[in-house]
Amino acid sequence: MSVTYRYPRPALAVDCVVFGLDEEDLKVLLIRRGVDPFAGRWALPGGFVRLEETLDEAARRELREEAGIEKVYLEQLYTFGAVDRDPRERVVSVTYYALVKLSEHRVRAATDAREAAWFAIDDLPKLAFDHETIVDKAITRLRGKVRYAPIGFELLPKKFTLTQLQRVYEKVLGYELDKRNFRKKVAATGLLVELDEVEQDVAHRAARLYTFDEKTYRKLEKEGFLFEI
Amino acid sequence: MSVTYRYPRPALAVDCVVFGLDEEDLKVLLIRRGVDPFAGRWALPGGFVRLEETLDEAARRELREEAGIEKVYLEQLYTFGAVDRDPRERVVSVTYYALVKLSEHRVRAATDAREAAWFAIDDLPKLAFDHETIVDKAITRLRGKVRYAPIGFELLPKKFTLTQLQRVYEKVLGYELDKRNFRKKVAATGLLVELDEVEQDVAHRAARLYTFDEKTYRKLEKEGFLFEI
DNA sequence: CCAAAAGTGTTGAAAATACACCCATGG
DNA sequence: CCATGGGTGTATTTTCAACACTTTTGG
Repeated sequence: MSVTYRYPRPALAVDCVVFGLDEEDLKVLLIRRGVDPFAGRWALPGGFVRLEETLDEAARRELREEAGIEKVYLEQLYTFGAVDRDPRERVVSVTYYALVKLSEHRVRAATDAREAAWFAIDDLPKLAFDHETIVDKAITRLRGKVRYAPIGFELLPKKFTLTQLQRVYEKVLGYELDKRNFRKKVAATGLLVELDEVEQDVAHRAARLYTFDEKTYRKLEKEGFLFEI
Repeated sequence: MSVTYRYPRPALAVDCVVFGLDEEDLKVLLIRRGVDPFAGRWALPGGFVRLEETLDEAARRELREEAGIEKVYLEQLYTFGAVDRDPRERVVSVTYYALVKLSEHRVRAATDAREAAWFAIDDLPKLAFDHETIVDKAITRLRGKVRYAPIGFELLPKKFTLTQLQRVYEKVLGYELDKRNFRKKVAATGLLVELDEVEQDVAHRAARLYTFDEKTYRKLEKEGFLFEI
């Protein structure tokens, strides 16, 4: 038995709020629970932490197992520890939020038989446990962080148009932006690379494609540079 | 036995980075460990989470038990879960940071026999476990948050002078501010109440005392107001 | 040639910064 | 009367916000 602590311990879980942006909305990935408690309810993907894995690894493993998602932007959100948040017993949950490139992923519904689906953030069903609180916190965090860290790109394909990028900000922030001012601002960061390519198969003038200069950003970041939109 | 999870669980701890500001510097409260591992090393106050208490309650309990500190500003920081962060066994730590009014508290060294002391943040001893990483993260968070949330006040007595408040910002941020511009900004928030009192017992012109209008702030906060310095 | 979205500059207002001297008090 | 910190205003620069038309392309 443990040398550190001989008393009963809370169970330790991870839960993930996975964001994706499609043609309509900012969405969250939910899994339908098969078993009690809350059987039939939608819930965040998640599960228990194993002794031999870090918290980040546990979160990534659950995303892989429950939603077939790999290589996403993942960041720890908050740890929820209300005594009665799980009716069965004490469970503390370390939560994460993830940003996925829906266009590239087309996340397959869980590998096992469970049902998975995307829900617009302002049209969520009733969720299991305290998962609504968790989603709220994730949205708040995402809205705050998108302003001063270059994470909006994580919701887009590698090559994107400025209009697509603007849409990301508008959907995340929940209000509209001025096109010219937006373009001035992103240009001012100096971190967008204009490609020699344009959109394909659009029924109007094709927009130029851009990509985010991650390498340069990493360098500037170390020198205290702040990305701001 | 548990219905949720029959496998071995990590132990769950809380650790707190307690900040205080004295006449010289921004300081962190440390406790000297009496037992192995890291016996004799300085460490953050903390301990294991009990089944019947929330994480916040566990953090407050540890502050009370180990440092005699009560009623402080407390905020969750991050949860650390590296597999080998404790050499004994797997321990996941939910960390917090706290801001105390040193002038009022005069925190007594632990209630039990353990030694407690304040260290300037840029003159810390070698710490136990991964506690240096935790302190770094707490300083980064505090520097970020002090700019857009009214937490600087938590390091000062209820009544304070504008020069004291400026010192808080300078010590936390690590650089100097312009006196006139600083005063303009805090006045612009409309959240400082000028009192009919001045400093006592100073060997020069006594400065006016102010207090932070917390009630009004709470109201404005709900309407989306942002406190910015 | 029409529909649809791409792309592009200027102006005025507001906010941020830089900067230096006189005042009140206690010793 | 002097040492110490308290207190105050203005000018300049920078940043932000508002705003509308022309261009390109596919159908």
